[in-house]
Amino acid sequence: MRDDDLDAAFSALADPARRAIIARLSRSSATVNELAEPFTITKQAVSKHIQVLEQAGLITRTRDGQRRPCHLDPAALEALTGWIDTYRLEAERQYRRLDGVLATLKDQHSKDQS
Amino acid sequence: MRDDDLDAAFSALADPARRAIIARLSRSSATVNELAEPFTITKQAVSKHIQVLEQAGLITRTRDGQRRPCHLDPAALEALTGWIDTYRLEAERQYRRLDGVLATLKDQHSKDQS
DNA sequence: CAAATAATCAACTGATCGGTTGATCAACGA
DNA sequence: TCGTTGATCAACCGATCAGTTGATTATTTG
Repeated sequence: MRDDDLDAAFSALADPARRAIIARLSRSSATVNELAEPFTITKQAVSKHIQVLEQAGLITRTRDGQRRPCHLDPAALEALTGWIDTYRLEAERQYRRLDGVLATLKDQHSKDQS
Repeated sequence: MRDDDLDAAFSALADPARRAIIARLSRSSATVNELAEPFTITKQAVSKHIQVLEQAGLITRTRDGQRRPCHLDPAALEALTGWIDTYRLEAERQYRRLDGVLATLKDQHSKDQS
């Protein structure tokens, strides 16, 4: 995944309205009007949010007459968790290693005292 | 996890410099100067990035004389993957359900034809 | 064809963001 | 004690962003 893609994806998620749209779409696909319904902001604003999500690759859109249903893309979400997990796991590995070193030092200390 | 926390965390990750800092810290803790070294931007700019990451709860800072080492917090990263996975898994469930419906319809069709 | 509906485009505003320069603070070391 | 170093604060600039209003493009339906 390129840097620009990660920029787009994470900044797309950095907005409560867009996360709410993600949450809604996880249950089923929906149109702009359906997605806009629970919000107080204008339909145009929601349309912009949807374009941001689409540009980020988090959702896809199809054609159904004059409607443009939105669909959540689980694979895109998985790519993000993949990126995060890379560094989370590495950090956890490092902490375990450090714990090991500390335990060894403590052990040495006990021996020195005995 | 509150909405504001998710805002802060995801927008913190929506910047390549901050992601590079995350990547660096996953290998070991480091000071501002160490983190700034590979960048062309000023140390002040890096300091701001670090404050953003700290505010978002993704990293913590300790005191070591005049140094302020940064440490990556794996738990914060896990909270983010947790949020994402909630909706990814729900979406995948929905798609499987839909596949089931389509398979049933196709099956009905075959029966009708026989 | 005309009215209505789904969605977008265009232009504008206020706020936030990433970055800079210059000054300041606090801890260290000769 | 004084110069140096690690780090931050403050003020500013240009760009981007979320939201608005108003007009426009397609598609459906009477």
